[in-house]
This record gives sequence, C-alpha cells and structure tokens, in this order.
Amino acid sequence: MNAGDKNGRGLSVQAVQRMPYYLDFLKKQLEKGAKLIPASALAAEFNLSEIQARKDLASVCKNGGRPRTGFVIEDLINDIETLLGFRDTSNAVLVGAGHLGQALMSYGGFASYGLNILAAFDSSEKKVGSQVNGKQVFAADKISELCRRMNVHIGIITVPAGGAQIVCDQLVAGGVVGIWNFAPVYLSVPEHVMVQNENMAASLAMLSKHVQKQMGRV
Amino acid sequence: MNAGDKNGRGLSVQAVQRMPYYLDFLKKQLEKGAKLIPASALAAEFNLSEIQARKDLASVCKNGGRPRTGFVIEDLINDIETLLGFRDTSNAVLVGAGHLGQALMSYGGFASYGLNILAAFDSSEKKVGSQVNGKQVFAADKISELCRRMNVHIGIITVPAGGAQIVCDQLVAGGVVGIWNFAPVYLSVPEHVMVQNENMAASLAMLSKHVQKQMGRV
DNA sequence: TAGATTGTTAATCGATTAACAATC
DNA sequence: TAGATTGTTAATCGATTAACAATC
Repeated sequence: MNAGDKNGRGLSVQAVQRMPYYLDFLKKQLEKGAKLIPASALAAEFNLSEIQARKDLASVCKNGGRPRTGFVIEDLINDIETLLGFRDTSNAVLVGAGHLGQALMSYGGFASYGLNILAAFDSSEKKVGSQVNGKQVFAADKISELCRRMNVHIGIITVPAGGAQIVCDQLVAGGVVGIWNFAPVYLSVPEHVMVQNENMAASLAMLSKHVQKQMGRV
Repeated sequence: MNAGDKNGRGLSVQAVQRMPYYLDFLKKQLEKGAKLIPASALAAEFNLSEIQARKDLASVCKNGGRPRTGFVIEDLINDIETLLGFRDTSNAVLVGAGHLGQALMSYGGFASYGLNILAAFDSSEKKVGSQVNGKQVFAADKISELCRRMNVHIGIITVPAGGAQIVCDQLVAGGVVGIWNFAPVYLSVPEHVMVQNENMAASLAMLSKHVQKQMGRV
C-alpha cells in the first residue's frame, strides 16, 4: 500500500528503518567515550547478523570503515542523521487535538528527529483558540490556508477514522507532501504524497497472532 | 530486528498487515447491503494490483471465491477476523500512564481489534491509585506479580526510553509474550517473546526523506 | 607476519507480479 | 456459449545471507 523506494546508495526501506536504532546506540557509545566501533558491536546489540550490520553501515557511511578498527562513530552519526533528514528541522501541523494529538504535541522527543509541530487544528469549538504545550489550536477549516502560508510540508492526522480522508485532502491542498496517519483508515492521495501509516491494527494483529501461537504451544 | 514469520497458509507478514484495511472496507460494504465482492474492488480501493488483492483474499478465505461472482463478504470478514485474532479478546496491561499511555487507555477502538486494556502501571506516586477511563493505575513494582495473577499475555510500553528495558523485563517475568513498544528503543527479549515496535523515528525518517526529495524536485 | 575487520560479488530466500488455465 | 473472475504455476524483483578477497 506504500511501495518501496529506491534510496540513494541502494539502501533498502528496511535498512532505513533500522537506522534510528543504530543512531541511538551510536550516540550512547560516543557519550561513553568510544571513538570507533566495529559493525559486529551493532550486530550483537540488535540481534542482527554481522553481515547485515556491516552492509547497513557500509551503505550509509560516506568514508567507509577501516579494517581492524571499524567505523568512526562521529562520522556514522553524522551520516545517518543526514540520511534520515534529522539534521534540519521540518515544520509540521497536527490535525485532531484529542488525547493522542495532545500526547504527540506534548512529546519532547521529536526535536531530535527533526520534527517541529508548529500548530494544531481541531473541529471542536471548545478546543479552537486553546493552546497545548504552547502550540495554538486553530479551526479545522483553516487547514489549507495556514499550511500554505506557513510553508508546512508535513501533516499529522490524529482524528477519528471517519474524518481522516477529508483532513488529508485539505492538507494536500495546502501543499503537504508527507502525511503521518494515526487514523485507522487507508488514505487515498496523489502520487507525490507519501502516507506513513502508524498502523495500530496491524501491530495488534501481529501480536495477537503471536500470542495465540505461544499459548497454543503450552 | 523482528524476523518474519511463516503463517499458516503462506501468508506473508505484509499480507497480514494489509488485512485490517480489507476488514474495515469489507465491513462497510456489508453495511451498504453488498453480499459479494470481487478481488478487483479491493484492489481499486487500496491502489493494489488485482493479482495481489486476489492472492491475499485467496490465502485467507477458507471457502475460496467463485468465478464470476467473487467472494462472500461475510465469510471474508469472518476468516480475516479469525486469522488476525480479533474475534476473541486478549487482556493487556499498559505501563507508563503519561500523555500517550492515557491516550491509549482512553481510546475506544481497540475493542474491535480484540484488545482490552485491563489496568495500567506507573512509577509516579501521584498517578498510582488513580483511574484513567475507569482503569486502575497500579505501582510499577507490582508488574510481574499482577500480570501473572491476571493471566495477561500482552504488555504495552509507553514509558520514556530510559525505563523501557526494565519494564519489558518485568512484563516478561510476569508471563507476557507479546509487547507493544512505543518507547524509542530496541528491546532485548527472549526468543518466545515478540516485540512490536511502534517505531515513530522510522516513520519520521521515511517522511522526511520523502519531503526532502519532493522539495528538491520543485 | 598474522589476524581482525571491511568490502564485494554471488547465492539464497521471500514477496510480488505475470501468464495462463479452470470454472461458473 | 462467451465473458468475468478465480486459482495455480512460473518469472521477476528485492532483501538478506554467504563466501571470499582486500586491507590495515
């Protein structure tokens, strides 16, 4: 439902998704005073094969590693952050200031992923005009206009399923090209727009299948 | 970081993850009064190839479809729900009653995915003893004991990154075999435990890479 | 030099797609 | 019967793994 992407140096989608974990670990190692790291250390930490870790690092690291010593941690951090787009901040708006929306607005960790939630929208009159974590909540009918004016390219959808497609259309109309969708519905968008689904139903399905299997075994 | 799984009738992990979307659509069609549906209708709705939709349905549908008419919607719904484990409810506990944790506890939609959050845990004395959406918040040091006593097999982790591994270990000690992890860290678990990461950093990475590319194009 | 570690090229494995036969 | 649609078997494509050469 979201086709794969050919990224720069032959990085697979899955490899890209492993990168944030590597990044986190590398930062911790750097803090501990380490300068160099072999691919095998990452493999051990994340339960991956050494080959995979090595290939992942090789495909992201500009300078490559050195036999015997490994990779320069600082370079790796730099390269991964650049690759993932975490080095410069993108502005985003959020639509749907309910429980989940407020939770996301209040979360401090997005800054290190290069995301800044500028403002929110909601259709409830009660919420419009209020602030959450210092961010203004605007009326939902202003989405397109304000997105365009603020030059925002990322939209976060945390409305109930029923309203998600309409909100999505408005975001796209406002110039948004990347949508982070928490609503449990499939969104239909033009070619140039990417939807990243936080697909909770799918996660739960995987979990409950696993639990079934495990319990069956006992 | 979480290897694929060989499911019953050769259903790929990806196919399983598409199922919740199919399910949603099929239910809507049933409500509209439709009885039968061809695979091509799903393909059109979700922007998939007809072949893929057909194969997905074929691999999940016990009775198979009929040439000319298609698949019986009611049967499909049944088969998919059974496959995904949505038909019988699993109890879960949640650890970390912060913004996100409360949002999940307040969300009404999990019932249709067969998930019931029984109770929560938190390490803050302020929260212990309180209720969120009618669910009790217990002290974090009771996790293992209560999980075992309540026979809970699914744990939801919504604590900050630093505490996630400890919480995870306690859940596993309490008999949990499926963990839904919202903390932005890799969790190390025994073989029989499955971790489903709600990997927000990865989602954001994909989005920001896409936005970069799109903006570069203009 | 020997050994650890990277880098590269080929092999395997799994998922998707294509071609075509079967059926109502 | 003709045509729509499913089901099956083979081909392609992409990601992971394996084997081995290169390098410090």
